[in-house]
Amino acid sequence: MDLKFRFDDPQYVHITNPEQAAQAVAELEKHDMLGVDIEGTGLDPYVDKLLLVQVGTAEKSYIFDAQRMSLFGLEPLIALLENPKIIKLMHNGKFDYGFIKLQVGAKVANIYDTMLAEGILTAGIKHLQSLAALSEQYLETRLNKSVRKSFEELKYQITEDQLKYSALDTLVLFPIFDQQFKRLKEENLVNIAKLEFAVTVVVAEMELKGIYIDVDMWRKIIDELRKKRVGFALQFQDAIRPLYEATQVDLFGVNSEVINMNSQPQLMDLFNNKLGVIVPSTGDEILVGVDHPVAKILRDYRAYEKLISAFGESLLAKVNKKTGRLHPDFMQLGTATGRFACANPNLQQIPRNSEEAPFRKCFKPAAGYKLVVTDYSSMEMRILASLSKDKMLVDTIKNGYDIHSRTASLMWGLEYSADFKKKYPEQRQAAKIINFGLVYGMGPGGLARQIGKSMDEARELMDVYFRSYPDIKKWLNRAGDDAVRRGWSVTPAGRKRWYHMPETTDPDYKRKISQIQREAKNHPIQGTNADVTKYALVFMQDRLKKEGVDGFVTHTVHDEVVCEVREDQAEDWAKIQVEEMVRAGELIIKDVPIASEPFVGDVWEH
DNA sequence: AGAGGTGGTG
DNA sequence: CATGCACCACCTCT
Repeated sequence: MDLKFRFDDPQYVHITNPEQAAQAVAELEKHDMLGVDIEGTGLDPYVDKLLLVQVGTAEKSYIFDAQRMSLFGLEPLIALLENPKIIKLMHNGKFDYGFIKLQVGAKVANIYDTMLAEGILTAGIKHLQSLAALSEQYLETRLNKSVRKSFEELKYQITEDQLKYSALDTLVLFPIFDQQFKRLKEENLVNIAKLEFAVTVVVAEMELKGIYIDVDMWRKIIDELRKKRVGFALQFQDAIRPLYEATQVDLFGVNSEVINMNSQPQLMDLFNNKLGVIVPSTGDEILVGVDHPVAKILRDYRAYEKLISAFGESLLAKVNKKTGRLHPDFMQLGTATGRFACANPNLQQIPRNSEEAPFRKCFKPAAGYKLVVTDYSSMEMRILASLSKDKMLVDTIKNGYDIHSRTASLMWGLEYSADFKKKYPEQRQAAKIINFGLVYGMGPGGLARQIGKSMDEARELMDVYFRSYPDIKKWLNRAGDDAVRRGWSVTPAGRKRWYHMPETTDPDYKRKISQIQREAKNHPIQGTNADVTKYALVFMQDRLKKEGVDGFVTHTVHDEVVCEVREDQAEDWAKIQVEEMVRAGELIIKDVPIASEPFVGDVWEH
């Protein structure tokens, strides 16, 4: 590897006043590609302090010192970072984007992100992708990570070691880029990479904007759930107390708990040794079939315990002190298929509104704004139709039929009608289970378990299904076989997923191949859904700007996008939001129409 | 600290 | 409940 810098002696310029800054920018402006990185005292751009902004060429890093001079509003630097003609090499640019936007006042434009590029190149077989790991992998050299830690306690002057470390963070990006970009071209992944680089700006803005949560309303819901939980807990302990030898009474003569209801081993002992009900596990699917009052009480307790523990006070602790809003971490390549993953908190797993736990009603717009929510309808079935080009499924969707009803109608020769769901609810339900199961690569065994019938009956049912949709069967089998033969699968938009192929001598060979086949049946479907939603996010961001709308993308859940838009503009914007969702879908899916429904209101629902 | 079980979402 | 995809959070136990 022929490097343009030395790991032990990187070239850098420490910039501590505006004159030096202007001079540095004049030099940097001559290049069409720059490395950009920041150092700060922590991870939160709202509360932690920006210390350094490094902007570098392939040979030299220019380090703007935010402690020695104010970087906020520094015009030459802002113009440089916002210059759309200069490619900014960044590693997890979303993070730096936030600090730079809030504490420099610049919106970094034209990003190439080495972390995202690596995620695209290793989807499904992901390994470490920190900058240090990439540096080792591509440059066979180690970055000294210990220096980064030292920024957290930074009080006075930056040391020479810290400056060298900071300089290397922009220098290493160039040779990594060279090798990554070559591979992106070889794998035909340049378009997907461009998509991800555009998306990362939307995500950065989305995270900065955050989402408002009505804390008081949330607490009221939890309190009600707690009351109900304690009732079931007491019932449970009283019911099982006679079964245990030592009567647990505490110092005050109050009956205490007999067993820990959250303990799997203790519950297994209770059922198998005390109650005489043999269960393989204590999951709900098993308990629902156990004819014993204790099982029923446990199920009720579990439902409340789940909501309280997973969505209770812990979520409120994540409200940002500065903004009063939630700023979750959206990981745009957090999954093997291209979907987002979300954490801290995971707003993609907030329970759907129910009578007892209307959690989503707590997510509201700011005063004077509305939430505009759009989601794709039956997206995965539309994608399956488009991929398989199955005549009947395409026909079903083109005619706007209810997909599960039409499927049942075809399977059993029942006449399709608008009120089919009312007339043949069981048939429709069975068809729905197959439709959903198929996009997950389900087989007869899985279907039998789902509908509680025998393996033979399930196999017969799938035969009947595939007689109506023969090309779906062909497509699914081919998707699985292609992946096993090639070691990867791909979406129409070009997103790839790789698979670890087992050795033929592997004792689990058959099981692992089946696993790959299922994953490969699902990947083009789920991945296309992700591709489409990501295009929609980019289109929406563009339109918000172009139309001068006072609004923001604030949330996305796989096939759904939420915007927060000024009240008087919300209805007009909702039409545009649908338009962009559909346009994104039609860009990739040509054989069937795309549909998206808007909801405008004061709570998160659709 | 990490694994396994359980269960919330699409 | 190994035999349906993709996740994350919380709990208990080792």
